[in-house]
Amino acid sequence: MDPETLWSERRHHRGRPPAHTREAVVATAVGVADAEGLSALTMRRVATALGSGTMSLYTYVSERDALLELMIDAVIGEQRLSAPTGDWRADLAAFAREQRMLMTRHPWLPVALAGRRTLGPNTLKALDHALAVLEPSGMPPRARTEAFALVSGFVASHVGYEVAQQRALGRTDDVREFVASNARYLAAAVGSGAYPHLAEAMAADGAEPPDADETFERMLALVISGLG
Amino acid sequence: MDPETLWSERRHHRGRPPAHTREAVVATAVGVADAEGLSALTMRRVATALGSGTMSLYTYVSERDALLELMIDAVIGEQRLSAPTGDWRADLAAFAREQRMLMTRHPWLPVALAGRRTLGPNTLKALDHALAVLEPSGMPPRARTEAFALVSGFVASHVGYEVAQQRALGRTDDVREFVASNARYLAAAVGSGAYPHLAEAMAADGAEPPDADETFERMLALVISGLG
DNA sequence: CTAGTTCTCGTACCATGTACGAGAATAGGG
DNA sequence: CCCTATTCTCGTACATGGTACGAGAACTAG
Repeated sequence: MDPETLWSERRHHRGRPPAHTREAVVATAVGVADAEGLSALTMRRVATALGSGTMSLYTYVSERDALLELMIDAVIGEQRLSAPTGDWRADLAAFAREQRMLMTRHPWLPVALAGRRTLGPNTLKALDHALAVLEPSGMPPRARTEAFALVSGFVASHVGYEVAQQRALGRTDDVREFVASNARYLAAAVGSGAYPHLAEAMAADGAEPPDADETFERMLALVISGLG
Repeated sequence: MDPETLWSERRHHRGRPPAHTREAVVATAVGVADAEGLSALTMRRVATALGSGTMSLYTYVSERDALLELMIDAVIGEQRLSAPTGDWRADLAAFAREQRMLMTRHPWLPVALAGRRTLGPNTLKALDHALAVLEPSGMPPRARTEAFALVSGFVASHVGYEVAQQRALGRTDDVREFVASNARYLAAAVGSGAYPHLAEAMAADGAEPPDADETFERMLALVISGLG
């Protein structure tokens, strides 16, 4: 899977013309993953959604994993990159918020991203944009790249967590019982006295779960305040 | 997969005694994953390593995914939790370094962790320890939990990236050609002029890759400096 | 129209998770 | 000491998924 063959689409010249484009294949796959999750993203399923035979996909993509990489870069290309304003902290926060929206729209993205270093054109574009945003910070180039990695990693990590929470609920048929079981388990664990500080924290916080948006903003502020 | 049945091992009373313990099964699975990667972690492979029939594993574990959760919590239990010194920033940094070592020793961990909210006893213990470490910071309880999530997320994200880099090299037979292809691709992409800031950054940094440990320390310092 | 080229996709194979059930091993009661 | 209930063992079998292969279809250049 060298990057050169992965990211360049072969141009058609002679022979039978392809019935689809690689973009269409990737877009269809993204649709499937959005609607039914990563586990439903099988070659057969994508082919059906595209209205083609399963093996035809291999004309556009060398293997399933390559399709995933293309999907990742494709959706990253959806991210809006607003022009830098000069306030790099605000710009970086806006960048992070856009990323979070992206990942919320494509909940499979954080998982797909894990353990992968994708360097597609759109990923490079996003990186380039972040570097531009960070120009006024006076940070050296390498530190800017690291700041980008830090923010992106935080967003992926955090949204991945948010999504996992949602999915755990959505996967079960008896939500009430699931929540109850969870609460019972935690109460028993904490009640055992093995986690005194956790017990203290839970007692102090009360039971109401924190607002997701506010939590993200709070943590994002921490990340950004550490930079520069 | 409710937590109550996942984390509590059934005690044996009547009937044929089990030939193994759940811990042994999990430890064997960890060994397989360490040595051959997550993709080699099949029920058959683990059973072979354990010297049992494949289906016998299901006596100890309800499904493959449950085995993975147990593995995660088991290796998290390996982490050394040094007593807090009062210098919470230093303690938190030490915590992060331990986590990084852990994940380097079990390179499958960052990937396995993605999109999962595991709350096993050892995970809770680590969380409890982090809360204790953060006590002198004066942060409110909720903020302490978020700080823990932030640091853990950063380490997982970063090590996941480090590991991906390693694996990309290790997976190919012709390393030289792979590196060359990568370099060619990047040079072509950046040379196209589509990524001016990236081009500038690469020119400024030179070609020598930064030291992995130093990079981690630098980024960790950023994360921690943002807290409190 | 022909030769060369490229795409299409049915068939087939292998790997994997796991349901099922027959048989084996044990503990406690008679 | 045997009998019965109970629990573990694991061979067999099936469904699902990635993908190699190759015959045929559809096109272009000459």
